[in-house]
Amino acid sequence: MAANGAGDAAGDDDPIAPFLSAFLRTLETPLAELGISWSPDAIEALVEVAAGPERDFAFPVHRAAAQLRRRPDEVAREIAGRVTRPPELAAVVAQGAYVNATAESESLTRRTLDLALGRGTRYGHSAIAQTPTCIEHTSANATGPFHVGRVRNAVIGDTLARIDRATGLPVTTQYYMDDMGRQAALITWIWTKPRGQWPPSVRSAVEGHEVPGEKPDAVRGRAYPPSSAFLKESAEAQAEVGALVQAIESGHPPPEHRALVQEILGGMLASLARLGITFDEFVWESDLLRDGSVDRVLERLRAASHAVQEENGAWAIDTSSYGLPKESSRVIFQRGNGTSLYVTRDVAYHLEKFARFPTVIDVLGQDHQLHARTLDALLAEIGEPRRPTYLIYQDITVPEGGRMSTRGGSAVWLDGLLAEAVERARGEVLKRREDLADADVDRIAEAVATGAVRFHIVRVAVEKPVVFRWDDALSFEGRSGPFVQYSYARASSVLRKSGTPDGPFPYEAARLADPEERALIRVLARLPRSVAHAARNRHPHVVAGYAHELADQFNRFYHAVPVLRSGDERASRLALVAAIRQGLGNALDLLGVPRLETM
RNA sequence: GGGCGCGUAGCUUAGCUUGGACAGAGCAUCGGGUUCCUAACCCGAGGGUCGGGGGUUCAAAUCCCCCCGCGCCCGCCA
Repeated sequence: MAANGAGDAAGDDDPIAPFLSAFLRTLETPLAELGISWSPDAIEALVEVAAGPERDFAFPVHRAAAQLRRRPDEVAREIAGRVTRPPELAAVVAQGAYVNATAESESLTRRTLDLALGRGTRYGHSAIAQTPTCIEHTSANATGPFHVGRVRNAVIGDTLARIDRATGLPVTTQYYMDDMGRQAALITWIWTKPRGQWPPSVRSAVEGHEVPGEKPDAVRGRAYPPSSAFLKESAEAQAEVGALVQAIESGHPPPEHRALVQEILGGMLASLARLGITFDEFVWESDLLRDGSVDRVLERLRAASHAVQEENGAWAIDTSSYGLPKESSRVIFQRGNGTSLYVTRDVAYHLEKFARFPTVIDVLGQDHQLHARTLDALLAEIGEPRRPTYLIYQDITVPEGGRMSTRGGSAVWLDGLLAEAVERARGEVLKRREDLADADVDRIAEAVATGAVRFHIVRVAVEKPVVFRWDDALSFEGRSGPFVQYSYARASSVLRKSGTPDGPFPYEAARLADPEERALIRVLARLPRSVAHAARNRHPHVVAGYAHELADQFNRFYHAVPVLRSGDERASRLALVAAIRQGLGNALDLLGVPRLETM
C-alpha cells in the first residue's frame, strides 16, 4: 500500500525510470509463460514504486493468480523462479503474494547523484507537459489588509504554479482584480468624502490609529468595516454608493477610484511578496467592461436557448436542466437596470482566458463552489465548449468553529501573522546564535517565519479544512518549513567546511553502501516522480510531504554517518551531501520556502 | 430541504484518483542521546472499532448504498 503508483514517471529526468522499466520487462516473459499476456502498461498499473525498504518495486500477483485459479504465493514463487534478472536489478524475489525487486544500488546511486548534481536547480524538474496554462488565484478584493483566511488561496495557487512549471508547463498566473461592485465603490465613497462628512464610527476607527510608515492597505482598510456597517443603516449612504456603483460600471468612475484600489492592492501584494508570491498578470474587471466583452457576453446570453426575461426587465437563464442546487431554478445575468453581474463578467473573463490558454485553472475557496457550477452552466449556454479546471480548497477556520472572517473578531491579518512569526523566529535564532550581526538575525528570522507559514498552509491537502492555531502555524520543528530549512543549512554547513563547497564532487558509488546512505539516495531519487505526481493530481501538499521525508532521512544519515571526519569515503559522502542539498533546495524552491545557507 | 467537501491515535495529518503485505508521519506524553560535521536534530516506548451500519471482493481506510456529525453554499452581492 501507500507508496507511489508506477504511473508517475518523469522520463529522462527520473533516476528510477530505467530500473522500473527493467522490472516491467523482466516480468513480461514469466507472466507469458504462465499464460498471462498482459501489456507492459497493464503490468505497470499494478506495480508499486518504493514499496518499502529494500523493496524498490512490488508486483502483487493476486490478479494473475485469480486468473490462473492458483494460490498467489505459489504463483509469486513461480514468477520469481522464472525471472531472468537484468543488471539493473540486484534481486527479484517472491515474498508472500508479491514479486519484489531491488534496484542495483551502485547504478541507482550513480544515476541519482549524476542527475542531482548535473541538473542542479533543475533536478526534480521534467518535461512531461507543455500545454500553456493559466492559473488564476488569490484575486482578493482590495478593501483592506490581506487576511489570513485568504492566504491559503495564494499559497496553493503559487505553489501549484511552481510545481506545474517544474513539469514543463508554461504557466501564467493571473490576479483578477475586482474594481467594480459595492465593495470597491465603498472604499472610494468614504475616501473621496471630506472627513468632516464621515460618519462618527468611521472617524473614530481611523483617526488616532495612524501609525507612521504604515502600509496603505492598513490605513485605508480601517475605514472599511465601519463604513460597511454604516451603509446598512443609512439610506442616504446606500443611494450615494449605489450611484457610485452605477458610475463605475458605466465607465465613469471618480478619477481617484482606480488609484485607491491600486494603492490598497499594492499593500496587499507587498505582504504576499514576503511569502514569495507574485503574479504575472493582473486582469481588471473594469477593463472587461470597457472593451465591450461584457456586452458581447450579455448579448450572447440573452440569445441563449434558456434565456428568459423577468417582469422588471432583468434577464436570467433557466437552469433547471443544469441541476444547480439553487432554490430558484434561474440565474440572473443582467439586472433590471441593464447592468451585469459578477458571474456574467466572469464569463467574459474566462472567454478571454480560453482565447490564450488551452488549460485554465481557477483556485477557489469552497464558498465559490456554486459559482463555479453556475459559470459552467453559463458557458454552456453561450455554446462555449471549454471549461476551467477548478481547484477548490476548504477554508481556514478558527478553533471556535466557523470561517475566519473580519466579522466576529476572528480576523487575523497576514501582516500580523508574519509579525508574530518573525518575533518568534528571532527568539529561536538568538537562542542558538550569538555570533550573528543584527542584519543576519533579521534575514534569518524573516526566512524562517515566512517559510513556516507557507509550509504550514501548503502541507495539508486542499480538500481538508485547516484550523488556524497560532502555535501550529508557527511551529518550527517536526513537519515544518524550518525543519527542511534547517536540514538544508546543515548540508550547506558540511559543504562549507569541506573546503570545496562548490565541487567538483567526484565519488565512488561503491563507497556509499551504508544502509542510511542507501535509504537516503532512494528518497532523493524520488523527487522527480513526487513533483510529477503532485502536478498531475494538483496536490501541492505532496511536495511538502516529500520535502519533510527527504530532510528526515538526511538527518538520520547525518547522525549515523560521519562525513568530514570519514576516511576513504569522505569525497563520496560529500558528493552525497551536495546532491541532497540540491534536492532539498529544489524542494524548498517549489514550496516557495526560502533557502538558508546558515541558521 | 438541496448541492459540495470533510470525519484516520489526546491534537494535526499521509494514504483514497488506480482496492493488495503489519494504516505511515508530526505534535504532545514517557525514557534515552551533545568532549564529535548546526540538538530547529537523533534513538526508543506507549497510543488506531480508519464516524456508524450494510454490501461488492480472494482482499476494503480506499469502491457502492444507508445513516450520524461538522463546515460551506443555495442574492437583480462579490
